[in-house]
Amino acid sequence: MAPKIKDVAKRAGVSVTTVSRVLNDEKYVKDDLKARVRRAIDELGYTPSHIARSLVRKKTNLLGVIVPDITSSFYSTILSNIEKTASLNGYNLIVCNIIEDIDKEYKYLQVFKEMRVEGIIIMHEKLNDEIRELIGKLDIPIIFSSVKPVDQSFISVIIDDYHAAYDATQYLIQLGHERIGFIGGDMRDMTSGQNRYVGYTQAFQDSGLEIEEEYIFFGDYKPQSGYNVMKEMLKCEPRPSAVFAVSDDMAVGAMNCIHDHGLSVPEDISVIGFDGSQLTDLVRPRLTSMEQPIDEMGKVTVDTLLDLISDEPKGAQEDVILKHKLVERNSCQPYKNRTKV
Amino acid sequence: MAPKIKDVAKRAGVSVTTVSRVLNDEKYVKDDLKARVRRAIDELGYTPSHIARSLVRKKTNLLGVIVPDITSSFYSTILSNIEKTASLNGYNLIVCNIIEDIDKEYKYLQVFKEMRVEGIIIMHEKLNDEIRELIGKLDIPIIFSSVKPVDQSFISVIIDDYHAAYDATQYLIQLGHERIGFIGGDMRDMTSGQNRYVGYTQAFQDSGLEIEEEYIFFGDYKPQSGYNVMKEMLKCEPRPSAVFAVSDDMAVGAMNCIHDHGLSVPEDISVIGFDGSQLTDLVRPRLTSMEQPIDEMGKVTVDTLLDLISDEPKGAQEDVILKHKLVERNSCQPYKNRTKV
DNA sequence: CTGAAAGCGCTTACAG
DNA sequence: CTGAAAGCGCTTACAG
Repeated sequence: MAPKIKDVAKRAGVSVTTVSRVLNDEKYVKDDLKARVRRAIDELGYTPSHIARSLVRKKTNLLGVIVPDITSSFYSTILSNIEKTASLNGYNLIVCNIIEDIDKEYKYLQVFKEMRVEGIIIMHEKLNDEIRELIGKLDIPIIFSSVKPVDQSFISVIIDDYHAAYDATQYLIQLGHERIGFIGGDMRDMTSGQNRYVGYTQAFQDSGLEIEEEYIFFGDYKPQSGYNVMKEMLKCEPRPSAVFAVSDDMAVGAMNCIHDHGLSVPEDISVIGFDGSQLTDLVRPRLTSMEQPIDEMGKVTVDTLLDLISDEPKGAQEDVILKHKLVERNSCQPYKNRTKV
Repeated sequence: MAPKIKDVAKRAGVSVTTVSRVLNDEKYVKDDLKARVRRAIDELGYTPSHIARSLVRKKTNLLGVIVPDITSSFYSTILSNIEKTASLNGYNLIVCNIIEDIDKEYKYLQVFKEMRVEGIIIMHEKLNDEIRELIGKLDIPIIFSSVKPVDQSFISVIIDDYHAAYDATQYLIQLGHERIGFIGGDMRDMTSGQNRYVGYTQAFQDSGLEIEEEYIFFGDYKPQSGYNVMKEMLKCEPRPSAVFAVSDDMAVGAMNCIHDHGLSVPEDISVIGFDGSQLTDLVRPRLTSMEQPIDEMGKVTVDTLLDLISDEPKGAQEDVILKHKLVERNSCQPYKNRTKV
């Protein structure tokens, strides 16, 4: 068995209280005793039990994180920054990866409670009633990152989806496009899907353009759905001259579909994505995207949550809105420069 | 404060022992008592403390995982499967994301020990002496996943890198290529970099071909390094007609570099990757790759580790070698079909 | 079938 | 400056 504090005390010839004191770096321990304890610790290879400590201190330094899909470049980047910031603040992460399996989320929320995590970060885009209820009575600070439930009762770190989508659409309109396809996300549960859709339509109205229902589609944020939906869109007559997808993954799927049909981006169809994931630089042409401050988002999420956890929170109990930014790469071009087909 | 077992006992009018018994689903509790306890639990919203349980049971159901970069499609896919398998077996994950910061690994290993995780999974490609020593005296079952340290002392779940690289190179040779560029990985610490390099050179020798040193480069497995290295390779006269990169990420970087120089894959240069990450299907042309069984790898890693942890391990204490598989997509073509430049 | 008591490995008043 | 004792929230022999 691993040595315990008692073993250290015995070996150093002091009380466990004293060992505990040098462990916790308290003053009021004579130097020679301190040295003896330190030596005993080294010789025994003693490491204090976080379990026992947590029990008495009533503090676990644990954060629970729920990710919809760790494999997604967008979420994994946020997670990476969450981990980094948490680690910097002495917190460790219990990570739950939902993959379609919403029951798992419920189960993990229970686990989080059992483990007495000090705070919970949720990035999932779906939320059923059962989970909503559980979250409500969990009595653990919860924060949503990059997503916002339609309920007003939870705090989110998020961008202004409406304006981001509005700006992305305006960008395409400014380039001279009038037939702009839209690949949206889920319209239930989370506000992002709705707000981005409204941003798209509002930009059309403000520009005096007609909204063509046949150019509007919805996917699930993943590449394959962008591909499938684009396939349908290409059947339209005339086909759109530009496409706005509300995730980079779907935008890449759309680009690939366009490519596989013998057409070119941006010569035949301009494509703009959303998120600012690593993919934007890995595909050709590079993908122009309405970017979220992904790195900052992970950091701010943890900072805000830690504030919520602390005894006297400084921040107001409200959403944190981060700035979006359009990053131009090579997937969009003015309508006029379009090559004849 | 959250209710404790004592509160439940009081409310149900029984002893804490009895509550504990129904919590742990033991027999020997009369139905009516059981019902009373259940009700009290519901009414109080009681959730047992995993901390307290761990302390007395001497079992944490925790696994520590060290990932070099959660953001990489390859590692995040393995991690996703690790999480899935662990969860299925009632284990939770503490995740550490190293990013260049090797000190963090040392620190986390300490944390893992403090938290009394039952097992550790390491996917990092580097290992300094300090960490090696710490690992040696940690007294916690450790398993390496997808990487294998040069020391023989640790167990790995891995493919046969030598043969995989050999087969990949042979594939190119069979297609008629003779000038095959190589983008390798780190040759220190881990065996993968070395074995893949040797597989490449051996395939040349067995085919009676000359190895051209100027076509051999090394990167760090990430896209950017593939890009940079390819840039150098394109300066060779004559330039290679095919390239083998030992990671899909580097292969994609190389493809992008080729594209940015006005050349085409596979018409001008064939490219084959390694890993079988999601990227292979997201780029155009789709990337042919020597694939590792990524999904299986995560599962097998956890299964093997759990066996190691158990009281009577069934498996032998040795590496688990998984099968590699060449998956042809569209990034390679026979040398003869090459279009004239 | 049920409960009182000891103990898991620590920290923290309290006393000296 | 140092130590004996209580207690964190559970489980598990042990006795009945």
